[in-house]
Amino acid sequence: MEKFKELSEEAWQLYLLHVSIDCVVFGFHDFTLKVLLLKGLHDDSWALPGGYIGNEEDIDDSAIRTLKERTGAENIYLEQFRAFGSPNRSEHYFSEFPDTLWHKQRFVTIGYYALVDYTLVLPKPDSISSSCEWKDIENLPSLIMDHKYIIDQALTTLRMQLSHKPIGYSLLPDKFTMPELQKLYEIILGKKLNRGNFYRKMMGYDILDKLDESRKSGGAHKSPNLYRFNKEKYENALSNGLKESW
Amino acid sequence: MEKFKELSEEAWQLYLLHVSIDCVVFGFHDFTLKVLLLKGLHDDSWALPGGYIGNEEDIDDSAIRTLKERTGAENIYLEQFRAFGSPNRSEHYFSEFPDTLWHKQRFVTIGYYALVDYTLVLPKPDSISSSCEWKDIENLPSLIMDHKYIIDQALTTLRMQLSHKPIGYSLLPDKFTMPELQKLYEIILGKKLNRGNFYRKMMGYDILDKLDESRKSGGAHKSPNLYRFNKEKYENALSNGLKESW
DNA sequence: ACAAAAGTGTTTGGATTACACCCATGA
DNA sequence: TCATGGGTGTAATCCAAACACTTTTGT
Repeated sequence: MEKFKELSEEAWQLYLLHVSIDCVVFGFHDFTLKVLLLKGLHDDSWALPGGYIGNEEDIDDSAIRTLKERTGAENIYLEQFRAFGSPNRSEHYFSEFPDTLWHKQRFVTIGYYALVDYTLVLPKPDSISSSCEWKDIENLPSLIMDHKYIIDQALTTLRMQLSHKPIGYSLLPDKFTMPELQKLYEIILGKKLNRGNFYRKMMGYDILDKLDESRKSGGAHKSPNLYRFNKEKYENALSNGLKESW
Repeated sequence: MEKFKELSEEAWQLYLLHVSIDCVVFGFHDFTLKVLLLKGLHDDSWALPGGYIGNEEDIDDSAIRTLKERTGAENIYLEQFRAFGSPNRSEHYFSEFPDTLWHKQRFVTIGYYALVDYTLVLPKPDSISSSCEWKDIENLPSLIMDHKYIIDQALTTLRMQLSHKPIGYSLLPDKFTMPELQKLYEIILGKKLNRGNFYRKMMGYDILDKLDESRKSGGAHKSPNLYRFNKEKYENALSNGLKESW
């Protein structure tokens, strides 16, 4: 409570009133899609990492800034996807706070989704949160305000843009295996894909470099080959879209 | 100038500071795609119809409100597509006005695009504009601030969503001809389409009702048949997407 | 030997592309 | 009769889906 009031003072000076940003940070690990969430200091609800916009700051830069603070990572793939502006988005949420509290004002929030390499991120809570963790998209905890809705919208956008944006490139580590790539596509699209066809299709796009290494996994199996996106080819291919007709 | 100051007074009371909306209103007429623009009282630059958000108003409702004021039409197809938040979007534009002027504050604007039946719209200027007119998308006049950029972004979004949103349905009058429909698609996609294939594809979707009328055009040609979208079928078809693979 | 990974083959069906042809019709 | 619109035919091609078979390889 005191923490909020303390931050409120300077927020009124530093930031644009009525505009906030929220980031849906996607990561891929252990064959599941994850979202970075913050847990409040006082309650058990979770929230999206977000922030406010400096008086002279570009909104994209504001998103980049929070991303960097929360993940430690730079050059994160970031895409604005939607503004959320219901007048009662935060209703009840700050009811026990004074009306002069910054956070209690009405905010139109601009939603960004970010795609990060899970292995390069070190989650860090912000000053009003007790922890910052990856949460499985299939098993989200209870979220504040309309944050669940914002995540759903981000996921829908992600699905629609899978063939038009460098999504695989941004979510996977530098080196990855074909089964990992396929699982990522299956999770985003929400359905199983045929292995052989997926392999052929991906190779047909000519956007992957096959490496001379393989990953020693623990199991009693053949160790899978490692691949890497060929950045130039990938981006060139995406500029035309990986498919589509008309 | 006085007009601005007069409006400014009440704006500070009625609206959310720092958030505005701008609408890119598309219409289709004479085989060309058009955008509804407003001309300022004092200069020769044109602007998108837009407005501010009431203290207790939903952002979508704010867009609906301006649309209705500018076009007289209701139930307009509306889609939010992007927020624009560069800190210097309006730089220089209000430089000769006092700093307390509402319009001179920094605004993050939320872009909407609207699709209207050209024949049902009666353009009406707002209180700070001298006129409100349809302008050909291929031949836009000089625009204020970043409004040209906003239109370009709206058009890009429109193109991407052609197969997923009821775009033809919203842009054409109730009754239309096959060549009109094809031209609309060609303009949005920016390329020629094969006539026979287009005809078959459209009819194959089973979303058009063929009418027993034809349009008497002036020329020495066969008068084209009229068609109408079958609303139920169209929306049902779009919910699955008119194509796509994966 | 077993299980996962890699790579390829094949068949089927559908959709797209690109033409081309014929008919209708209004001035 | 000419230009446009309406409607269909067709062959080439490409792609996706589904399935199956083989080989490789780490334990």
